[in-house]
Amino acid sequence: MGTTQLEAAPEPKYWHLKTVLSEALDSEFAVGEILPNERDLAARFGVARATLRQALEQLELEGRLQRRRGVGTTVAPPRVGVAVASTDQDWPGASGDAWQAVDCVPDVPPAAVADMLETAPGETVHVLRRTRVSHGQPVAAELLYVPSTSVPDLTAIDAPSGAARARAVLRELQRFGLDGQDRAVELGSARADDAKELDRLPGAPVLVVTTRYLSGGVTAAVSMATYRADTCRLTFGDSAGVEIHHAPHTQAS
Amino acid sequence: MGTTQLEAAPEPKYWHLKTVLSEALDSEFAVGEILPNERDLAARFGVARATLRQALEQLELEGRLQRRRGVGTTVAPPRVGVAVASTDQDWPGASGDAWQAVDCVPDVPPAAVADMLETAPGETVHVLRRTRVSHGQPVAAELLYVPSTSVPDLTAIDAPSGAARARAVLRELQRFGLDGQDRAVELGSARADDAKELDRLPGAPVLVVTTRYLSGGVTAAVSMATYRADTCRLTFGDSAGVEIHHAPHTQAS
DNA sequence: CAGTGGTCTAGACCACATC
DNA sequence: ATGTGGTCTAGACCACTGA
Repeated sequence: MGTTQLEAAPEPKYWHLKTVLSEALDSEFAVGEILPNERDLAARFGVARATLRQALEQLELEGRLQRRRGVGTTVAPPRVGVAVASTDQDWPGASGDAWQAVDCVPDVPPAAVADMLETAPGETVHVLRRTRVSHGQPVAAELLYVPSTSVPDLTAIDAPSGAARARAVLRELQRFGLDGQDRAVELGSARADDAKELDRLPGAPVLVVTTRYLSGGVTAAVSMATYRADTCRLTFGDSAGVEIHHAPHTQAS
Repeated sequence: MGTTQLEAAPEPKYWHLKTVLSEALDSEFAVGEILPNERDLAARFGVARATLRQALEQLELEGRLQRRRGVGTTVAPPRVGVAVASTDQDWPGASGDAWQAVDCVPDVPPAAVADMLETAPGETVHVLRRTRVSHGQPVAAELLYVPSTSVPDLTAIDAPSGAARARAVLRELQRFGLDGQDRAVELGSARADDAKELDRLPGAPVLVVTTRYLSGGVTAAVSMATYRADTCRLTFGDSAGVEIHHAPHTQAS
């Protein structure tokens, strides 16, 4: 006998921990409630703090928890549905869109964007910064790249930078027909500037939505929007209002 | 004097490391190339292995690296664009779609899905499993929930489970008109079964795409597809063929 | 088998928020 | 000043891959 081990489960501790915590969150905690601190939790489960943290990290990634330095770990509300695309297509800045212009400066776009815009290397474009707020919380930060050729009639009357300038650029865009747009979504990590805007630490997971606006057979503008991955569910179509019971993903087999 | 420190950079080591490695990847490594092992790299940069791993983790999250236990860390190819929705809407299983039916069993759907389908609690539905392959690599695993009412004429002739059964269900679906569909995308972590299918470890980051198929005013089917977040860029519209230079996100200020 | 990445520990110190 | 989460260390052992 001796080594009789019905323990056929080489399941990592942090994984099991995550499952246990997840169930506890469902049954014993209310949204917004503060969990015991990490040192206590680790002691209670008989693991090192690093292991406990590995479990918390996953739960935060899944939008179940929210951790804030100096404050504590709280139970997160369900993710908010954020409408990224509806059936109608329209220019950014069209009346009623969810974004707020923050700034506008001329700058050289990153290579990937210059590619789509087919601008020359080193050529500057209008770079608008916009933010999006939902339920009182910032959910996304956007950089919108608009080449000068897309807003030929932009006058020098407006300020050379700032929110007013941004609004002027958006106004000029509306004057052209929008042929179509296409999008891509991928996982990224927040740059320092975006992180600040989103009230997260640099490196936080974000969903990066790249949108190309097509007009007159060319790409007239490119938007790169970074959404907080922990709090957002991006919706396409009419499903914005659909309520989700709980995290539709994740759980042990 | 004494404590003169021009070091005004309380930037975390792993963050700086990530930046350095990222630049090295751009300039000194080819896709598929194997990096030195973690212990060597850590020693080379004068940090603990855990710190080095924190940097590698982020780079893997961003799709720059691929790590495989027992093998090593390799430079990942650019993310593949995966078409999730085109302008045409169609049922799953329509000719030419990218999915391959694997299995079909009756089961009770998770609460969130039962909600959308408006099935009674405890009511079983057809649960199809499908996988999606791109460039020879598995990129997504799907669970498709189809209530019996959506396939009323499904005969008992077919096998009670298995791929043949799955194809029969899909065939029956095509017989009805599709009114529309809407989608949501969010970040999740791979369940054990999905992870196996995607050739990843459990807990790996995935993009969860939830699709509702509407027919006759009701939700006729619900699909929950999990895409590998490290290797996939989900595309909506006509941008599937667009080439991306490099990770359009992330980097220090 | 040797070598890889994956997990885990028990500490330490730091940055930050709050009282 | 206290308590929180965030970073970091220097080890250890395990699970897996491939020769």
